[in-house]
Amino acid sequence: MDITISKQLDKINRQLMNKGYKLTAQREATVLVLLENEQDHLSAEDVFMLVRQKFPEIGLATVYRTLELLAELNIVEKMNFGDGVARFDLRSEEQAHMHHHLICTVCGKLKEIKEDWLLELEQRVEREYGFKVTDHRLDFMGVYHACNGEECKRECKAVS
Amino acid sequence: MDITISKQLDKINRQLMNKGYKLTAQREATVLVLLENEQDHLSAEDVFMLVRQKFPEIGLATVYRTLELLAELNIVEKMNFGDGVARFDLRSEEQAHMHHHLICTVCGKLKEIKEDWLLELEQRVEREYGFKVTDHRLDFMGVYHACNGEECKRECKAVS
DNA sequence: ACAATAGATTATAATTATTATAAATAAAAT
DNA sequence: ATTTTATTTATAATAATTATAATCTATTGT
Repeated sequence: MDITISKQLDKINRQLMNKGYKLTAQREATVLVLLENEQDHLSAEDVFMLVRQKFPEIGLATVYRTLELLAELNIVEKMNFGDGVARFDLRSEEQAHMHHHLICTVCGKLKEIKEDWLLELEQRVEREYGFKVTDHRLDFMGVYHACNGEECKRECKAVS
Repeated sequence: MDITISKQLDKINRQLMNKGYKLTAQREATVLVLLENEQDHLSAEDVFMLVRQKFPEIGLATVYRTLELLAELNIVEKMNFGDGVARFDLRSEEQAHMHHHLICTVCGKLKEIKEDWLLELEQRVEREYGFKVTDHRLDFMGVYHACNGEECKRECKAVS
């Protein structure tokens, strides 16, 4: 197994232990799928299908419960792009909530911007509204200049 | 009926007509509910309940279809705060997509910021990523300094 | 080692939000 | 007045998610 993946797995294991949960075989398989697909934003169903390849007897509800658990512990981020399914993505090292999305309304492509552009605005929110920001979400809908709508897999149903 | 509401209704009527749709009694009742609750972010079910008070024989599917239609015509904005239900909000005059949300994770309160803070960032996205932004979404999760978790209606299930 | 307990999982059923279908209505066009 | 078209209603279907009960696993105390 990839050394960096095994390291990350270890860390997640410790995070679970700390909160009194164990890394069961099913949970490990699920986390592995997430680690191996860090770039994607998988739905619960997606995760289930992938996990089954390495753990065929796993149940769908277990995957749901595991994802929910990981979301609670802030290990994964649960997102919703308006197409009716929740999507899950590992919150990578330290940069807890520092990424934004570009969603192409023509081809449906989804890109992550792995920076935090909102620090200033968060200070402004705190100053002007007395609201302490702990997390945020920033998505841009639009079109790539170079979008060739050809490679459009699925109709992009996402709404703001 | 409130004069400004009737004006807005008129405008929406024209928008529908322009696209070849008619403002049926059911649609009018639905739009009225949205106008009268501009500050809220109602779910389809919420809208249905309110519409029934003035139009008891309306069907749920009609409300769904009407909301979908209004969303397509960009008259309402369809949103998703991660609690499993879509929410709808009138896009007020001209300021098409110029509002952001503060979501209190303690009391669940949801406030709108009716300004557009993202023009600069949108230019940056276009410059750096070749992506022409047509719409966006910006939500902040956090806590009000003055939050008295008491008036918390429903557990805030919203996730980023 | 062995029984008791608690935690986790499976299989399945239930729930919830939403969408599709077919029949009925209403409005508009000929 | 009759045909066409759009819309709505009532109902069924679907899809995502959550709850339930039974089973299994691991751990703890004896």
